[in-house]
Amino acid sequence: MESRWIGHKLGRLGYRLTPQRIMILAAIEDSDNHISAEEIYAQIVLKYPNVNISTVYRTLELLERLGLVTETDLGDGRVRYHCMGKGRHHHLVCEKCGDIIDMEESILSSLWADIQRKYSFRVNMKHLACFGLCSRCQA
Amino acid sequence: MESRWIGHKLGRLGYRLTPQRIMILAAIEDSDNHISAEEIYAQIVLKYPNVNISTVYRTLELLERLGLVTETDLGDGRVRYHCMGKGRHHHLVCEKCGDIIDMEESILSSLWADIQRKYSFRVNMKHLACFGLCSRCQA
DNA sequence: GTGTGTGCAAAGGCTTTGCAATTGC
DNA sequence: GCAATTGCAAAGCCTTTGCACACAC
Repeated sequence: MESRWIGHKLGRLGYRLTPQRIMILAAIEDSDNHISAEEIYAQIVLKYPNVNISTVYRTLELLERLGLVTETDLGDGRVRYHCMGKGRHHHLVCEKCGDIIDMEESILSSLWADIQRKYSFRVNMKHLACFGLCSRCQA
Repeated sequence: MESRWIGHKLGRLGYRLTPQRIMILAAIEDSDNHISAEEIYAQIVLKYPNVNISTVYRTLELLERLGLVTETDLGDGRVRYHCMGKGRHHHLVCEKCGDIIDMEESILSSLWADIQRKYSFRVNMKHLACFGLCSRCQA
């Protein structure tokens, strides 16, 4: 399991594997790859009513700093997270129905190359969300 | 002047041209094309200490709804605005030195076409910010 | 004159922080 | 045992809202 993997990584780096952290990791992995701090919290409180949301935020900050998880802005006013283990992928967000479609990293590579060529800028996007209309909503 | 133009547009649509709105429009246009609500506010208070930041937010919401201004997230925790009048353009944001480089719309068109082809999704991005390293910081 | 737009003050969401108590290693 | 983590409570930041007054048309 992924959580085992991240858990080991945390341990190897000298961070403690507390129950809270384990549950937070599990929540991120079980999610659809884009989960907010409050959603993680809501999920954990059910089983462990003592957790505090500040612990969730602190853990997310740690995981982000370690590169195990990345931040995402899907257009609502909150940050969302997904774990790096599953490989990079990006999102198409339908502005009408709210549907979220996964998009492969590969489709972006020629854009990154164009930008490097034209602006000498090396893009390093951990996550990209493109807004627009999904096929159904283009009617 | 652009402000004249947006002003007329507001008037034609039946919205009032108050001094506050005029100053807010001017601030957006005089800016480097990415300005936050608080920056607009700070700029206006100097000349007109009575404005309230809620007016700034309300005006920005109106302008956005009318499509005269677009919202942007440049990665800090606040929304930024720029006027549509000057044509769409996008940004490259250097994660190291914070430099912001303008990027033309045209460079993106082949990506939008690829996405349409592969996912039947019609991208409609008013603004895109790509994070990475500028030429100087790639050392 | 009339109803749109404003200032003010207060609340609202999400996130961060200080501190004492806890707990993994 | 000791430092890394946590819970709690409070604050902080950006943004929104309710309401009575003001002013653009």
